[in-house]
Amino acid sequence: MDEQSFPKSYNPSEYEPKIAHQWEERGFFKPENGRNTSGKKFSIPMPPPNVTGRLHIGHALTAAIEDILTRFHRLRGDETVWVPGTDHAGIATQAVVERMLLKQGKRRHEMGKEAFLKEVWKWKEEHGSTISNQHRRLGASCDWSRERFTLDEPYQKAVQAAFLHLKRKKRIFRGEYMVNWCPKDRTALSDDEVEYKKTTSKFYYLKYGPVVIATARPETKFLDKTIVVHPKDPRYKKLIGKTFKVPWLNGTVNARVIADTASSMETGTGAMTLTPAHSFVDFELAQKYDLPVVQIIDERGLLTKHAGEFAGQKAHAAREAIVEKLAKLGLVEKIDESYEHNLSVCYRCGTPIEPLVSKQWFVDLPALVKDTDIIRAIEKDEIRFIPARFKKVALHWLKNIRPWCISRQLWWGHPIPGDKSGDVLDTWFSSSLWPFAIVGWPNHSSDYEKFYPMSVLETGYDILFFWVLRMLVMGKVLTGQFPFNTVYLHGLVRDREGRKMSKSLGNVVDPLEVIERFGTDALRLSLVAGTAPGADMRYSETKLVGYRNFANKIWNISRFLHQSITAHDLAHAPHSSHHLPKEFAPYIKEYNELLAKVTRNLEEYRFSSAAEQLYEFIWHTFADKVLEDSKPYLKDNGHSQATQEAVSIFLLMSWKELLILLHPFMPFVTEAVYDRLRALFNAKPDEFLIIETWPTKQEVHNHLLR
RNA sequence: GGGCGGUUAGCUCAGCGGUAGAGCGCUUGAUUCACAUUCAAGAAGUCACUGGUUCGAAUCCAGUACCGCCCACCA
Repeated sequence: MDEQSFPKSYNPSEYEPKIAHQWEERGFFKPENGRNTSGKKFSIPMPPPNVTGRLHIGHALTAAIEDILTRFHRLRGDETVWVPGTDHAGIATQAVVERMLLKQGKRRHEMGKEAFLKEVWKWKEEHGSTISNQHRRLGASCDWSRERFTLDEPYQKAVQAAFLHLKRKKRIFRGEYMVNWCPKDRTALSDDEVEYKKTTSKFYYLKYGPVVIATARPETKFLDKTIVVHPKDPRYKKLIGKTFKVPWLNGTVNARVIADTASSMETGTGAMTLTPAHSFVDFELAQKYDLPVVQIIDERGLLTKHAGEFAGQKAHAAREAIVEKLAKLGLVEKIDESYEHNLSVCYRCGTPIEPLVSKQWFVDLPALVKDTDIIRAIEKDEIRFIPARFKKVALHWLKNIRPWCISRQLWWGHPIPGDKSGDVLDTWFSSSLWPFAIVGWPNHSSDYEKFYPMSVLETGYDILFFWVLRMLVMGKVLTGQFPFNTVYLHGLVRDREGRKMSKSLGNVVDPLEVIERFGTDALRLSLVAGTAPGADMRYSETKLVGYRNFANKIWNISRFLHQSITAHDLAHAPHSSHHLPKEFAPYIKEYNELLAKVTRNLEEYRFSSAAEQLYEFIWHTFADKVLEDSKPYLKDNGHSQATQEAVSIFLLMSWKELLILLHPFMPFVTEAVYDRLRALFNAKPDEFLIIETWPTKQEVHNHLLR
């Protein structure tokens, strides 16, 4: 046998890069070059990864699903485009570059903004192509000629236009409010960028004049002078409205007792003092009662002059010293050592959040939610979520939304139009414009006219709030249309023990290493098969081995056909069809059922079912039964040439169709064997599987059935 | 505190109203003839628990128990 031209086993890395290159070079990913026979369009935006990052296994899952959709629609003759790109990722990128520079002994603030940004751009130019090339390796058939970056020039214009439009409509405003502040990144954050970490800490019960108050943060309490109790609390009723001289941290303060239902009778001692500048609830009450808001902790997390002898110290670090002073003053009643609460931390760096009052820009999301009527649209399923349970999650977020703080005290990002502070916009503000900005908005370009709104938005459920819902709102308000009406949310890929992958745990899997060992197709199938939409999955090498073997099976089925069948012309099929032995008839029926099932499952986003059905049929029906049954006819043992020919043609036609069906899932091995069987398939040099035609009902086999 | 998901064969998971499924593992056997990254045959589960609806329930409803996630909350 010709071992050299058709080796016994499939070695993915020998073919994959070459095939990926050919596809792209020939322009198969561009909608302009498609068959475009169906009269339909299919467009999908790629969730832009951080420009300076590396792909992780989650990106591989995203790419796999989106590529399956893209290839499926392309094969069906839809005018198909998958638009790729990268995100400048403000905080993350700035932090990476800052760390890199620090190793060289350079500090951002010493360098100055201009020099620093130059370094970031340099870094971006050096690393920006990594992501794209990794996507190519994953077989992503996105249109690279349309690749976008959230800080490229047209995108900047889109961001400016969006900002100005919303500002004109009074849906963006500026004001001094309590915001979440990360003292390490030294920037404001939105509510969604705060995470909660279950923590056990000390809970201090402090004597404050006529009451005892409980707090976890005594270091914020220097200027407290308002006691709040519940109006119906019998313990404190008689105190309401009275004033007291209270011995406190920096001498005696005049404290007043007010009543408000915001104070709960059950929590702590039922009495609390207000710290207007460093607590969301207290700030609101301070506004309600027109109380002064004085900053105790500054933007660097240091105590201000109001802390007296503690001024200049790190607030958190000074806590024990402050408590010691309180104790000396005889003001500490008791300390509960096992107080469990949720500490709010920065989602990027894990630093405890410091709530403080700051002048920032906000998007009036509550108003936009009303303007766009998005709640009704989701309730009526005009926007559909897969899986459906995310509908409820989305509605809950939209119904409880607060204004979105969009200004960031960073250097790397979109400048805020007309703002002289030098602040930039939240990365998520720019990415909320993604599905229309990447097709040319605010211009009504041909891509915008043709591909907007997009067909579907696919991403991980972890950025439903950050990205998906904000895109929906922004799209509707800026373009008049929701940017997509189907949202497919996939789950997280965890490690083999079910833990979340993270750098600190050291359990991050590099998809490129997996590809080296098992091949891209095996990786893709292992992420898609045996999973449920929106459900987390575990990284499994067992699965990878299994699907690597499957790719080898595909290879060897092709190898068998290559060896067993000589030149037959598919065009002659109809003439020999009635010679096909009857025993193959059930397989044709089964195949037709498979075709219907796979097509429907892909239409309905059931990738796992489609993949498993193909796996099952190709391996255990086509290879194990059909090929085995065909062997006697292919050998020279008394069957007529017409019969042999009919069997051969049946096998070839079946195989070609199965390759097309499998192609969205395993693009490389299918294209590789298609190439190997070019002569048998009577395919011209410029014909590739990627642009073949998705089989329709029984087209190939009906004339073989009599 | 509110919401959601999971609990199915030794392991990892599909299925979600009609006689329990897959992959891996395990047992037995085969093999110069496409593939040992193979083939054939097989063992293996009161589908977490309790009640209910139904002719019929892993599948629907109510509840319980564990595991996990999201949201709210640093009084």
